[in-house]
Amino acid sequence: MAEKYDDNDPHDDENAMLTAYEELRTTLKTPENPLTEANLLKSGNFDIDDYTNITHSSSGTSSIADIDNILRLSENSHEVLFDHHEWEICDPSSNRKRPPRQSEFLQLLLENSRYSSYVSWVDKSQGLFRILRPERVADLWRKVKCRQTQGKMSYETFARGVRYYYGTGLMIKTNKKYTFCFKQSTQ
DNA sequence: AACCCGGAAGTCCG
DNA sequence: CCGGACTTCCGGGT
Repeated sequence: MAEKYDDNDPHDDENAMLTAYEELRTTLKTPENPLTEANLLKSGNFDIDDYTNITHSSSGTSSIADIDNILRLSENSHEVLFDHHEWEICDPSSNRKRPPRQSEFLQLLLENSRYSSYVSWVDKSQGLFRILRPERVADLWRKVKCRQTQGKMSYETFARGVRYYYGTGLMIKTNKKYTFCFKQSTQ
């Protein structure tokens, strides 16, 4: 079932991946610039899980062959095609379509089974969930959000936005890694 | 080391 | 021009 997305170049993701791939390979060829999580994340298309895979698979030393393998895996698990129609919100007050707020984005993400590798409920009845793919969630948010900016949307930036919901009462703190919790509206 | 927290100031957009 | 919703930067905590 090949579906077309006329308004979104399907080669964007692939090109970005290939660029990052080459960057990473180049980086790893220089001993003074070893494989670190920071280096990996800097490329923009990988996250903590990819780093864990690489360091585990190569038992301390990273060969280009190892990296090739992992990046192929990473590429294969990158198949969630972006469809902006999945991210439209019909504003309750104005009855107009608009991009989601960050909290609405999270809600949509959690309900969309296509993104089950990105995020999952820890306890849905409590509103407790965990982000599995921090950098990919952040990058997806960059595509979805209304407010466009210059810099790269990192998990750090993304998480700061979420933390503002502690103040508004939409979320409560968990103090756990990649874990957030919607405040339940039940009295 | 890599998150988490939240203040302060800046930006985008309705 | 204003204000809500982030975004950016960052020092401090776990």
